[in-house]
Amino acid sequence: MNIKPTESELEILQVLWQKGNCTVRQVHEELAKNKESGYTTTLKLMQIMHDKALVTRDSSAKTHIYSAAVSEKHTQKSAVEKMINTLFKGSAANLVMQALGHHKASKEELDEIKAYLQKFDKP
Amino acid sequence: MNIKPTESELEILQVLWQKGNCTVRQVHEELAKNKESGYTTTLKLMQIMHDKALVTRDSSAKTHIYSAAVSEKHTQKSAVEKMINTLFKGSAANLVMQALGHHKASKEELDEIKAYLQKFDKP
DNA sequence: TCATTTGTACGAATGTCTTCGTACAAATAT
DNA sequence: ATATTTGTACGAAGACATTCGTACAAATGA
Repeated sequence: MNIKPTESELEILQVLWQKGNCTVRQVHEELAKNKESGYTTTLKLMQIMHDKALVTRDSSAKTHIYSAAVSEKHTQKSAVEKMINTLFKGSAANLVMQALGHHKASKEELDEIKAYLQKFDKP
Repeated sequence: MNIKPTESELEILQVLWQKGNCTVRQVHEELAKNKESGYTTTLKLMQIMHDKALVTRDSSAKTHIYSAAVSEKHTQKSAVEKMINTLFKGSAANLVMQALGHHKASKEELDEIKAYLQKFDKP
């Protein structure tokens, strides 16, 4: 029950998460901003995602309306978990420090994180 | 110049990072603890990794000695960077909070992170 | 010496991802 | 009404990734 989206599927999910319900055309236009590819490619991918139950669709009208069937949070969680296990020896702290150390987090981001950490202090 | 290791390649790199120089046999034995697969499968993978320059090898003796050609840090960095961009809208803070919030980081881990954050305070 | 073990190389089968062409139905425009 | 546009479905090609069988060389052992 936990299908990992591929690279391309992730790009499509991004769009669906951001915009909500979409036609294939809308998703395709959005993707086209960043990369070249044919309309039928996007269509095919979304059909496959439907087979895999990564998206749902309303096919009552001629033009189908798609939406994400997996939540962004859930997908992030799975991906992070997997990465912690496969690349950071199971330590979330390792991942966090790698993320902070090399990604040049901004002052605001750091403050945000500190505030977040406070919550763990007083249980 | 930035080849992304596949899933299986990552498993092999793990072993090489942990143990340093290894024969195919050693790597295979290690992998065999966690999953079934033939010796020649591991061999083939490591040969492919050599073609891709993910590992180097000393083939002066009959039994070749392999070592990782990409560092663990560097590989982690690439993976984290990619994940931040594809799943967290470019925000390291988002990733960090996801990692802390759901992975049940221990008290020690949290302290470690706080200490780490201190370093950013006084530039 | 000759059989067995241990190693590398390589080809091929299989599966998955990505891409696109083509077919055809429905809606729209002329 | 008929030609064009807009949509879905589907097949198939090309690129990798993964797996293993087989061939053959070198070392080891009986």
